[in-house]
Amino acid sequence: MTAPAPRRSTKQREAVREALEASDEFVSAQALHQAMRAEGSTVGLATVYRALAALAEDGEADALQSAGELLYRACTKTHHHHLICRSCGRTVELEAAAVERWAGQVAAAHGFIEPDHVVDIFGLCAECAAARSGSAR
Amino acid sequence: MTAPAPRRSTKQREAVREALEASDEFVSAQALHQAMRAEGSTVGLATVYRALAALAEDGEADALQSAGELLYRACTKTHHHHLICRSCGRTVELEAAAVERWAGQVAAAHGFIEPDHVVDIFGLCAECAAARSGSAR
DNA sequence: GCCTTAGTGAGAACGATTGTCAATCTCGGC
DNA sequence: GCCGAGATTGACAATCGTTCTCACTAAGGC
Repeated sequence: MTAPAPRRSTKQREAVREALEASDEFVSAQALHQAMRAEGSTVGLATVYRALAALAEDGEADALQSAGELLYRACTKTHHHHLICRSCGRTVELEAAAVERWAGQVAAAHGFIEPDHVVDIFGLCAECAAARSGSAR
Repeated sequence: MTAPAPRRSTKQREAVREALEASDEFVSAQALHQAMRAEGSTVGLATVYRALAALAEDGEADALQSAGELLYRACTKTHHHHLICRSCGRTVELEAAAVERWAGQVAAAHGFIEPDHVVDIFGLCAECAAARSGSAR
């Protein structure tokens, strides 16, 4: 496990990382690919998928599934959760030691080991809420 | 909103509900369809998808995405979370008022409204843990 | 500079899900 | 109980995101 996974640094992978970091929201592989193409890059879609998977594996990006799509975002490497606007995608990183503890305790109480957890909060950010009540209903 | 959604009760929908309740783990639509076929039912795959979507919408089933698949499970209608064995799929329903509160507070603190959240814990249940350390490497 | 081999790009392949449409069945009225 | 309108069904095609394949390119060690 944790194989030595030789990983060469290539222009494409760098480009993907940059493109990802340029966005502060979760983006799909497809969207990222389109954006990169639009900027003149010639990367292939498959490469974007591979690069994103590699980044996620290395802990340099967080992945989440939404509406059947895989979304990625460049995140801090420390463990955290997300508060995501379901309208504009704006994302806030959250620390939640209390929730970590709770998850560990609950898992242990039921005899589960190696607990892992998914904790994400979706909502409507202040701006989107205002925009909606403006053009209401 | 919450349209009166006329919903007729049909044999197929009942059958899907029963098949779903017969399993206490999360199952994919495909697996459920296969199981029903194996039991002699003639339901179509599309019908299973539609029935599951309807059940989920009515709050009679919980849906979660895992490994790119949509999984369903018959659950209590009250809001709850899950503790899921990543090996055998055994599922425990959890109540977590504290987490609900936390989610609401965090969302509000960042100006988000209509908070919704995804909180699931994955782990290895006692039996699977034992089985693994038994056949351990 | 040369060689080995991981990485790349284009497109095909794949698998889960959704749409289409004629046939069927439910439900409310008679 | 019978009828008709319209929701639901089942088989299949279509769609869409993701992964695979394979010939080619280029990174990194010598």
